[in-house]
Amino acid sequence: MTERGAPSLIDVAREAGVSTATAGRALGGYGKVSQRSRDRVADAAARLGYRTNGLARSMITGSTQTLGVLVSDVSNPFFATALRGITDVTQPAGFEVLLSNTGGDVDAERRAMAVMSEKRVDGVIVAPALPSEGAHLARAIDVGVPVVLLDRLASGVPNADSVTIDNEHAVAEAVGHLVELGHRRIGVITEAGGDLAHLRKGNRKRGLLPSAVRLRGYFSALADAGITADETLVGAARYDRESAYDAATGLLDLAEPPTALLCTDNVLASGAYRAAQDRGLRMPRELSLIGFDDEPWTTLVRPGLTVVEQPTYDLGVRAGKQLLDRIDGGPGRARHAQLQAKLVARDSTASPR
Amino acid sequence: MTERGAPSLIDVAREAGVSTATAGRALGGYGKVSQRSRDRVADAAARLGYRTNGLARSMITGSTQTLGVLVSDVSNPFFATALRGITDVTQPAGFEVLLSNTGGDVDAERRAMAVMSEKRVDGVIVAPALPSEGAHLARAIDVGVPVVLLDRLASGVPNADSVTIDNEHAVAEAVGHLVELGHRRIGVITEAGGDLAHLRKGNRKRGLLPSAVRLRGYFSALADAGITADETLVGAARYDRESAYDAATGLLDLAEPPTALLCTDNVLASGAYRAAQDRGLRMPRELSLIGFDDEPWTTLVRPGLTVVEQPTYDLGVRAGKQLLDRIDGGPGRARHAQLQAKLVARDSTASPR
DNA sequence: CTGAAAGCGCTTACAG
DNA sequence: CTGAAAGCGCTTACAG
Repeated sequence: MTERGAPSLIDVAREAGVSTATAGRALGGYGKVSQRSRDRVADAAARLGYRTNGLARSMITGSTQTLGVLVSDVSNPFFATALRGITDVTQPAGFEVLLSNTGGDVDAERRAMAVMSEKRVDGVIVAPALPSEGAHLARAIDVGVPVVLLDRLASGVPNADSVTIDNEHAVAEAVGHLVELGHRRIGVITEAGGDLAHLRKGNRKRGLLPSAVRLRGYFSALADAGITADETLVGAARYDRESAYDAATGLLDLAEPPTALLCTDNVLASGAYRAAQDRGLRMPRELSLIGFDDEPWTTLVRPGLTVVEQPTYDLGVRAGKQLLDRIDGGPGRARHAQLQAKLVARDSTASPR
Repeated sequence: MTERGAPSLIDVAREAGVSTATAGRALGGYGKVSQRSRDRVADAAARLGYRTNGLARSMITGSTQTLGVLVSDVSNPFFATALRGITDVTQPAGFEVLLSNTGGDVDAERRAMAVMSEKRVDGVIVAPALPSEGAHLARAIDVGVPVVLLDRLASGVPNADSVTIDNEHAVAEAVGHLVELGHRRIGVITEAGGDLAHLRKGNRKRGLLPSAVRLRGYFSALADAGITADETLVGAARYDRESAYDAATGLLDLAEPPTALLCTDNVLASGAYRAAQDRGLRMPRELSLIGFDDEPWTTLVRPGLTVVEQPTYDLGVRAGKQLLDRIDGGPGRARHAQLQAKLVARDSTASPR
């Protein structure tokens, strides 16, 4: 804004010699207008350099043609790619995206939701920072703002649609691949180390971060293969490369080190990969390694990294579509879509020697 | 929206037993209100679940507290990182970001600008798709929407601020590094091959894409080193890995191949790196390679890639700050900031054997 | 097809 | 400090 006296519809109407109602109809493409009026109004608008005030329009129509997207970090390739999927499907439908970076902080997420709500977005796609905290999301739905959960579920939000990856299955495939190759001592590098105790008892799928779901999947996949899980082989790391490096090193230092390592995320994978290299371990002969997500570097390193490829872009596309559907379909039974990840075997995995 | 009868300020005022003016002042934090009124209004608002209608507020105040950001591709790590820089500095200042993906298409960019303008954003940060087309940006500035150019300039937009990288200097450093090591036949992989003829004559810095500026920088750096440029060593590629792979292969197939290769972008660098690997060339002994941008993979591959590191995150931060300054400073002489890139020498460069 | 009038939900002088 | 009234710039019944 800040523009000093931008021409309004009243100005255009006066210039065209019609009523504001007619001018509005001609410019907005609604209602009936004669060709003659339409032309005169169009001319007048062009002459004056008229731009519709979307604020005023939205206030009346009840639609802003804007969607909120809340993620923890846009610069993370995962979210950046999903975001691209979202905009690719919503922009052609006439929606713009209002982006908010929560930094993984629930309070920031709460504030962002409030802002989105005040700005009257038509719907929101959110990757909840903390699956256990869903009250603010439920509230949004209550006041009529459709919510689609992306990548992870949240508890206490029964009416939110969701689009997630079948992480349990994804990890099962990865572990299955290693078992088939003959591995029995399979380690895991995870950022859900803190949920370990929690996982042992509960079986709540709702309200778990992907990392925790993957860790649980790791245990059940081992069980399915008849392998007794050894918690010594769980390398807990924070979400950064250095920490993963240390966790991997720790496992490799074991008296009986694992012959294979599963990383539940690509940031962790890069740390583990580096740790293996620095130790002079030859992959896959001396160590098999599996990562998550098919990023460029995984094909550039030697050996190329075997990965579980998530359909990240598609995740965004599906979430966008689901939100659009919900926006014009109105409230109703929540829909939950689960996309399948795919194992891409490359040269970092082989039979143990 | 869509919410059926959300409570308005009138409802809150009635519930609190005050006028809408007082209710508005209490909730909006402007004007004078007695503590007593403030409390009653706050209670009433909480009871009713009142949410301010930002649309109505913005219409009056003339500010939406929203910034537009237009880039060609959010999923590109470069833009994703810059975007994070933008939100990190503008969100704390109370601004939200309206994101638009132009796909590098000027028409899409024009449409996006129009939408941003109708939505009355307080300002716009844009990485112009085509530096030669700036009319729509100039128009936005004319109607009072501050514009900050990101990463590249555009012609015909004299009043836009800009934050860019000093690409000329960045390339000069890279070439200088190679020359110092003793290289004389230095090839370049570029996506600005089409601008070659254009570059030979003109010297317009304005309105050139970074890739073209870098290519020009390559030529002038060679000249500075007293090396006669050999256009045979210019490998033109499209903006994808495969094309860069082919371009690099073409140069390496030359009767007199280059001993060093400069890639003006990291996507191109990954293609060239792969090409060198596939040819069995040992880096840096048989070929020196330099990339752009310091992405994770550059330290994961062996040898680690020597790169020109752009301050991408900072680019976003600076652009965000500049826009905020402009928004509360009002129009004035355009400011142009140029950030310096830095050469990070790793193991992919050495003296030619 | 057209227009006069009401109204969306706020904030802002203005007067008290 | 408080309130009645005007007004931001549109769209929407309603009547013609």
